[in-house]
Amino acid sequence: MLNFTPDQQRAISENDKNLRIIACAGSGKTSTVAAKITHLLLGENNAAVEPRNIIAFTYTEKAAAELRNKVLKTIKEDDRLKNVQAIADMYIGTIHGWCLKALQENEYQYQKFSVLDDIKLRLFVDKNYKKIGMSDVTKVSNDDITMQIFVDTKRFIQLMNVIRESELDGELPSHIVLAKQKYEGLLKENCYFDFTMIMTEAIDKLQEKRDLYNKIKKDLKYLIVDEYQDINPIQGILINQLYQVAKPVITVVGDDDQNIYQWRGSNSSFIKDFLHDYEPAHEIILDRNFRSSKGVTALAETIISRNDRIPKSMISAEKQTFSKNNDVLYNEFVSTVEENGTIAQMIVDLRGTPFKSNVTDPNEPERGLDYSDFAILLRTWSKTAGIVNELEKLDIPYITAGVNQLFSVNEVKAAYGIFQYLNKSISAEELLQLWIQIRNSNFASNNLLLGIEYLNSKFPEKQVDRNGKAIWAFSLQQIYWDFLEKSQINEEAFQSQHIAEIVMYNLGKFSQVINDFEEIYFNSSVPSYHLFSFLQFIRYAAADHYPEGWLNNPFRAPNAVQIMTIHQAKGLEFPVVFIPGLNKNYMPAKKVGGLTEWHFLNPALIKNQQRYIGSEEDERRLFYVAITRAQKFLFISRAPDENNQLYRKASQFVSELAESDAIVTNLPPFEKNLKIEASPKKEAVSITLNFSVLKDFFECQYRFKLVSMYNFSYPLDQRMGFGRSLHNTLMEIHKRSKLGEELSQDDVLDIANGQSHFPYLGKSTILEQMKDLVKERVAEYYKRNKDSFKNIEYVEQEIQLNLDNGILVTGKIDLIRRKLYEDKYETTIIEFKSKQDVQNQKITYDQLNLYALGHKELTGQTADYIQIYDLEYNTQLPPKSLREDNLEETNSRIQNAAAVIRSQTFSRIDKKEVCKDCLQYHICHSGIKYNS
DNA sequence: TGGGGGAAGGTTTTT
DNA sequence: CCTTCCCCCA
Repeated sequence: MLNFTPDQQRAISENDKNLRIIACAGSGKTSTVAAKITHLLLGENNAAVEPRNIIAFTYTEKAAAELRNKVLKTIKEDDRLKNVQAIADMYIGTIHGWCLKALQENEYQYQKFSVLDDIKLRLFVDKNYKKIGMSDVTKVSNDDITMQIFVDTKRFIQLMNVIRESELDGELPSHIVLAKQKYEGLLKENCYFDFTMIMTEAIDKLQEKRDLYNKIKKDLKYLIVDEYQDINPIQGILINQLYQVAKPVITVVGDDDQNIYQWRGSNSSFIKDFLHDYEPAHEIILDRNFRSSKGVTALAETIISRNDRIPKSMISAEKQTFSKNNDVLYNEFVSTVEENGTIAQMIVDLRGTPFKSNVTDPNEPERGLDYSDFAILLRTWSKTAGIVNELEKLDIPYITAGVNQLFSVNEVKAAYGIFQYLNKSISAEELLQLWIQIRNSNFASNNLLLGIEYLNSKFPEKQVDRNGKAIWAFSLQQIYWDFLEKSQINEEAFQSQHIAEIVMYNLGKFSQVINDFEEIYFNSSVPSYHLFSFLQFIRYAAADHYPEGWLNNPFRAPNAVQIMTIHQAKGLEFPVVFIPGLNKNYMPAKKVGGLTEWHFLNPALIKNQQRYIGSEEDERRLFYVAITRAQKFLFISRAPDENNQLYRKASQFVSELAESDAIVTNLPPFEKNLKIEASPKKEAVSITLNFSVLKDFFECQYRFKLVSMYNFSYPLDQRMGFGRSLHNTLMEIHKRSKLGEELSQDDVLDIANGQSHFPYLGKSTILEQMKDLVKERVAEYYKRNKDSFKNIEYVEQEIQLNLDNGILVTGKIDLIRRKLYEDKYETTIIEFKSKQDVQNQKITYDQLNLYALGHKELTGQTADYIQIYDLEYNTQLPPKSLREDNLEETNSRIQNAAAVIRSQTFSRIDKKEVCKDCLQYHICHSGIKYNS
């Protein structure tokens, strides 16, 4: 959107006072915020604003990527911004992401922490049921009843979240306080964060007024918070603290009508109170909707006006025409089969209808609507099966992102079978059959038999000595990889490339399932128990947790009808939207029964506890969000559900709809519609690559595919952590030296001690040996190099390369030194190499050339040398001088890489010298050839 | 028309 | 384990 309305222009250019922007659905919010950021970088109002002065928070990573891309695109295109440097210092991302980065960059002890996601946290809690305090929590109604392992794990985690993310109203009972202490203590002891702790630690560190505090105070001048209506109390505190520390100009953007995340305690009172909390502040309301026709906006207004809200009205900018009796319709059917069948037929009939996203733009060409222009929005996933049935009858392609069905596909059942076989719950013949029945495969039985023969040597009872003690690390991941290799299961073994990819994606996803489990349960017990716990994990936790693998392809947007929940659709728009199933108990959803965290925690102790429960207004907002996704066609419908007594009556929203004259009960006369050739919206998926992934690509395109698309996880190894420990130690030494600290030999050893972390070593006797090895290497490094520390210019510097066509390359440079030689400065980019970590493959000069490009973006200068420092022998390899044409060549190689990734055509290298070092050889045709 | 009792049914998801 | 529906009875 090149032309901004006067209101949008004010929102962009007014940066002298705190500002609340109320942005209606479809009001061009992201474009406006992006323009605001580039406007700041232009420095028109005040003296130069540097990227590091800006923090912009978004609610999700996806929203962050979208905003970042828009900003970077403008920077690329606007000549006045040509000289902006160090873009990577500007933060655009989630609050959690910022807190983690801020902690790790400024408070050295967090460098070795990692974040546990949902499933790993559950594993960790169950594994430590007693130690983590779960057994201390008792029911409010009866303190003899405690939380049960496995059964109450989710509730326990929810309870921990609630008490740490909300505002308390009174004292928590002592058993909960105790559990909280144990919980946080054990996580920290193991160098783990959960999502809440990232924020609470950042808040604590800000209060300590040390490094992080000083950094914020110095740098932060503009704070932008998107989706401010979804903020919860802990996030509110964090934002307020940043504000108190640095007194930045704060801009919040949001729409109280779109607060739909109440179960996290998010609360639109923050946006409502903003003008008072952040005085003096002014306000701009963006009420023009550039997305939808006036029929859609009128209907949405009718619905939402029943809510208690910030007064405003949304006005359609009429970028779509509205044809009453045709575009916005409500229909009732006698059965859900008929309802869903009609939806499928409507998709067929409407496909090819001419469409423009802006009818007033004479330059925009018309295109025919295609599958990806249709969205079916759901309140709950329970409706999916019926819809999918009808779509399949008419051969309509669709995607359902969010249905976790990984374990229902045959290839994953077969992969699971490997471990059932090891557990002796299925026979060899059954396992063989599981693999043979995989769609489209040409797996040779004799190869599979080789795989099974290999498994015969891996029965867990064979992996222990006479005393029942494990004789070697029993790695399920290793067994999995080896089985795939011996059985020659790889892409070449399929008749169709398309199916091969889907199957390999799913097998890759299963590899991640193993990885999630083994990261927490690595070597924790005897092999048979390890296997048993894994099978338990799959049955009780993993089975409905993982989506099918191919849905995760980040580089492709398929042309298919989108079936998704309303929550997922937030922020999106579609020419055609269906909202089926408008029944009582579905929308508004019925209150859910069952045991909750509130049976273990008195609701009166939590301020605004009602937010976690939700209300009729919350459901109405959800309906509002669903309606406002539509650009032109909106079809709402219902039918009594013959199979479910809860969904037989109409939703109360049906009668609310009827108050608007935009909506009509009618089936549209589609057959009269003019049709043109269907053609999906052309939007190049933006691609973010990091430097190490690119290096893979340069060595072998197919390896990139195996690593970055299929995501097979490499087997864990006890010694993992050595490279990272060493790396983190050097980082702290370099950073502190750069700040002018004189470190003694003892300090250096202390640092090494503090930064050493071997997550898979447990209480093994090797631990001390490994730590000593880190110390030894570091001491030697320090002795040999401390004189050059005065020349350090950047340590662990983050860089970003913003190439054309939405390609973003990110990375971190270990060390940059700058030294005066006679009258000229010489800059050297240094990367450290340590052989110990299995996953770290060799560093190449390709990679360093990439760093040189990043360095040029950072400083505007071309570095003089690139150099590799070998920590194994504590020697620097001879520096290589850098020429401008190295950079140009690297640049064009990245462009080429992006083109290949977009077209998804990866060629396999078939060369012994590359393949023999490849860690992915188990699942690669050439790899197997050269390695077995 | 009100309520007792039994049977059925059972969110949303990001970090 | 709790909510909602539905039927039956007063």
